[in-house]
Amino acid sequence: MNTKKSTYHHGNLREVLISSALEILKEGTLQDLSLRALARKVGVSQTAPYRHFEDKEALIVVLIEEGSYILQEKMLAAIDGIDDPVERLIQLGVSYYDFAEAHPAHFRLMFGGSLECKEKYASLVEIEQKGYELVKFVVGECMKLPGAPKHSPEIIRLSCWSLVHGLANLLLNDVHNDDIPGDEDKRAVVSEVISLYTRALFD
Amino acid sequence: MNTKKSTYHHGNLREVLISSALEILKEGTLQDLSLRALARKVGVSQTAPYRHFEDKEALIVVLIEEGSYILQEKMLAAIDGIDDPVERLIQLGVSYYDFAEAHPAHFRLMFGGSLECKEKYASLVEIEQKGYELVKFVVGECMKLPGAPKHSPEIIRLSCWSLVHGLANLLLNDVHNDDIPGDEDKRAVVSEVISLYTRALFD
DNA sequence: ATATTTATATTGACACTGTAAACATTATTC
DNA sequence: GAATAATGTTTACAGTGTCAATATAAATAT
Repeated sequence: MNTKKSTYHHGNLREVLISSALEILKEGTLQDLSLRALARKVGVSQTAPYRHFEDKEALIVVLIEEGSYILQEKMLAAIDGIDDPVERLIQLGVSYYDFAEAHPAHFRLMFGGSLECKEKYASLVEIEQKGYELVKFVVGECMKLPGAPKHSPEIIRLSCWSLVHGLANLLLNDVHNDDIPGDEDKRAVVSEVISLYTRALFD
Repeated sequence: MNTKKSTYHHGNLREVLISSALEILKEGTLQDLSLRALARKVGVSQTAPYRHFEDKEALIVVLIEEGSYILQEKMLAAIDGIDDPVERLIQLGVSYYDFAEAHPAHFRLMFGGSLECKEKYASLVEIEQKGYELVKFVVGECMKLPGAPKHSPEIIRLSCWSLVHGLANLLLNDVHNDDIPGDEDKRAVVSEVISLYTRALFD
């Protein structure tokens, strides 16, 4: 009776579940992610995931936290060493798109309304607010410039965010028309659009 | 044996299914829409919907078509009678947001990646392309102005679309932070942001 | 008007899902 | 080493999408 494999305890299940879930989400929607299929894929019984996540939503919350963290890292890295405020804002925007392109599954979870009510999760509210502090700082520095627009910082921040957020959504969800560039041109287009708008604002 | 209610045939099932599905989607995500619950709500057996829709996705496709049509009507109505090209572009953008606010369930279906691959459905591709013709015309007229930016029309169109699309997404999905206005202020903020950016571009 | 065809609805079934409860095994701690 | 906690499995239930077979009513042909 001891012929059972020596790994009754998986040892690493939580992490493997997270990364496997992500693999599934990379190639499909939330609808395609089932805890049971996930368990099967990982080679574990169908209720084993419940020792690590209270329910399916809890797993998604963790993925969103992970994504928020990665986004912040990317934004921080992108503006590191840039002194010109406007150029810094542009690169901040481009890094937002870069994140969405490099981590589409995370991005969709974070902003695709996967959660019914994100506000229920204090951890998410907190981490997203923290990320937005960066936007506040970078835009704030631009607002000190002589050519800055005569609008409230709130409005300007929302404008900048909307632009890059809209770009990311249009280029990553399956919206296709003549104006949506092919994959290899997307980043250049994003860069051009963000530069165009940002400089139009601050010059 | 003839005590059965006289409406074995519902008579109007297709339309009722569509509108009831919409009601469900208004207050939840796609995950909350089940054909069986829908059938129950309408008072019909669980497989009756299959006489009208090949499968669940087919129902969603119809809702997307419906949404695309409403959006186009709204955009057309919004620019009717406006002669100034820039003002016309601004109102076109605002109407896009107005649509998203008035029909959030439609909007999420249309742009929330509910479909895995929209391209499979020729009707969707066609209707969306037709709507975009309007954008082409309105932006095109602006590009004839002396102050127009020295970028390709494709880039300018994508810029405008991204801005309003991003605004709609941020204000309608549950993203909340200090800069997201309350419901009663949203439309004014949208209008201000779109005016700001559009005028920055063309003056 | 009756018979036949077609459209529409139902019942029953299957494989899948989320998840709760009871139980088993291993790791950790005293 | 024994008690406890952590992690895993089995079993079970209600809900889901959707297929096949069947029933009913409406439309059409005769």
